Amino acid sequence: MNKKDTKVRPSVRSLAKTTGFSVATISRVINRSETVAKNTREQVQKAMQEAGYMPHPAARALATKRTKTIGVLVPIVSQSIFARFLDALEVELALHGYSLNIATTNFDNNLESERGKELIKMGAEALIFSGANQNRDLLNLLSDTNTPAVCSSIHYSEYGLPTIGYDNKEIAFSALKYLSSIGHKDVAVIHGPIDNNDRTKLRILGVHNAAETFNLNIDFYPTELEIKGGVKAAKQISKNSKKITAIFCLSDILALGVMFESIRNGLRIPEDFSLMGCDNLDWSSLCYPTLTTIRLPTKRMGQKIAQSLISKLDNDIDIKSTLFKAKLLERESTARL
Amino acid sequence: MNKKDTKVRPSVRSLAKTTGFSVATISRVINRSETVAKNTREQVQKAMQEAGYMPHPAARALATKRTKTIGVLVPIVSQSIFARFLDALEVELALHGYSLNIATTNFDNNLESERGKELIKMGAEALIFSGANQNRDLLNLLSDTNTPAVCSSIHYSEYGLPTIGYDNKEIAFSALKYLSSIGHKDVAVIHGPIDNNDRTKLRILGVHNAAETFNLNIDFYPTELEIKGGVKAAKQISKNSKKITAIFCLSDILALGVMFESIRNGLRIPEDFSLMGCDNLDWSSLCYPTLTTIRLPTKRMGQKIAQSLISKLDNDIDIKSTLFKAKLLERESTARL
DNA sequence: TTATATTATGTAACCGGTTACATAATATAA
DNA sequence: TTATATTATGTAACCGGTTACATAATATAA
Repeated sequence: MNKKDTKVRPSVRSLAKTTGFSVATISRVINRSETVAKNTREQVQKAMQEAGYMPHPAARALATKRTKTIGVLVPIVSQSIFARFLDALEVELALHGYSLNIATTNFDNNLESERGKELIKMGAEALIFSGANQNRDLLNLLSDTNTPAVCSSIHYSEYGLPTIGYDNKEIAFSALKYLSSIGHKDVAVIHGPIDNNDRTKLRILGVHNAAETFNLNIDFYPTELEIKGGVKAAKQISKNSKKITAIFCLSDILALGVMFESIRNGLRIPEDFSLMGCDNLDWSSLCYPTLTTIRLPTKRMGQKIAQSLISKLDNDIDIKSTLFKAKLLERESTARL
Repeated sequence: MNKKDTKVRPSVRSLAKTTGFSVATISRVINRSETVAKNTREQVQKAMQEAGYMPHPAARALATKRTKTIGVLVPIVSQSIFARFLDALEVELALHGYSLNIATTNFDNNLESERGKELIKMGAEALIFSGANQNRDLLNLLSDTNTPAVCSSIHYSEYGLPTIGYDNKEIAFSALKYLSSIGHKDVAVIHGPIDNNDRTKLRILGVHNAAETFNLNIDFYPTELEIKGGVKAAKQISKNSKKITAIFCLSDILALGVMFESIRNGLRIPEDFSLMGCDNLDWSSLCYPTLTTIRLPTKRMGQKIAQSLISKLDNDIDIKSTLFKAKLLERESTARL
């Protein structure tokens, strides 16, 4: 239907005919087999060059049972934290001759199942998830089809799939520990939706733990995981009469909303309240005031995930769950009370 | 190497054996052919269900010469404007059963060629570019392999490939026309690298045109296309003694940098200078002051590109270049002089 | 010089789908 | 009732690679 075959696409057989060698020899040249005479190799390469030969990917995939494609499922591409992750993945996979198939799930578990299934149907040899709460049927599909998978941005020692990421509970805990250490007791915590988002759930758990340990008063402000959500939450906080000395946003983008809203209202950070985020997005060291936040090694995580999956696929080396350490970056937006 | 075949993967032949029908009938059921008896269809579907059958993508691709995969080349994923575009593409393609293969080019033409070639090698049936200045060899490859392609974010009536995007020259022109109309004569223009970026080049051309038409004094500040670049440029501008009443950033992210730097230095926008961006990123209606900018219909463009390519691949309908209108959004960051 | 090892190459089956063409069974028309 | 059209299904070739196994040619050892 689509490709008008004015020229017939060159194949191993047509090359065999023009060079006088067999298809096996052509294939050996393609795959850089050692056992081809130099002279033969050169003739074949010349013929391939002239014909503009390109191995047919589907034929090769069918014969070798390899597609060299890895699927990744993210809630949405256009949110810095995921985009940054995708960039890291793509670069690392490309380095090893793998290509990246992306599907978005819009933070919806059922959609994750559906799109994950499609990725496998399209030939993905392995899958990368955001978080670790896959539907049962998706997990079954993975084991039925023997498809390796990794959960990113999260870390469990026990989970059906390997997890390569951070300790989200600890991250939130450490943030509040820090705020407590500089004298804050009354903290507003702004966070995105909890549904289908185990990372947020864990961070909130960390908040609860810290509240207990350090004797803090926490008010939770759930909102959309967007800058707009941060703005809205900031409005609500200022409407509430309850006194608060610090705001901790479970994601930097929420903090950006808080910043914008505060500047608009003439509030000063950290004079009027301390503000802290999590993620260390690229603007967070550039805004005014620079944002105290927690750096997540997204790039290294992406590289590690790509490498693990490639080792698994190419050399059947089992994937080890890995915990990456996050780092608190103290900047201008927080101050001792 | 990778998949342990403890269970053999079910195939049309194994299903043929278990159901007693022929492979042709199995295939007809898979492809929802009309000419299968209801009873037969049900038996086969039941068998497929039980076996957990999934058509082998490579085998199917080899037989039909369709991979249902489209490749897209963007400079970088983690920059809002590209990420937004990818989201739109992905959603639209998924709707039609296509999947999206992403490769990044880091604003490098040669890398674009290389990665584009790889995408085709991996089976992409069509390619989507950012901008319209592909290397000769890539264009040759496209025509040799009869691969449809579209250039995005740009519009030319004459170009080897169809272009679906905006009139970047007009966009910049209209921005300065607006600034001129509210009394500004001395304008700093901040922009990212010109190399390999025809969209930026065109915008700068629009700036020149406007300067001439409206008799403006323009100072150009080239910088990195990042928030940091905006910060740096803002520093340079303030260091320069030359008076300026407005700053026009060719991309919103540069304007964000300018904003941060201005707030830091106690400058007020638009009292001290007017600030204008281009892109209408999601924070630009939320920041303080809200940013006057130009809205690019990235989402609609992405949808249109996806649809055009699908029509081409599925029904051989030629792709028409399309011009999308941008819209100037007047907000708080600009004021009459 | 003859037997054996090594190197280079070829033959043909296979991967798992799709589909043109053939054919049997049934429905409809004459 | 017989001829023809329609419906349902099957056979086998094909898509374009890879690779186990066979074999011919040459190098090395005895």
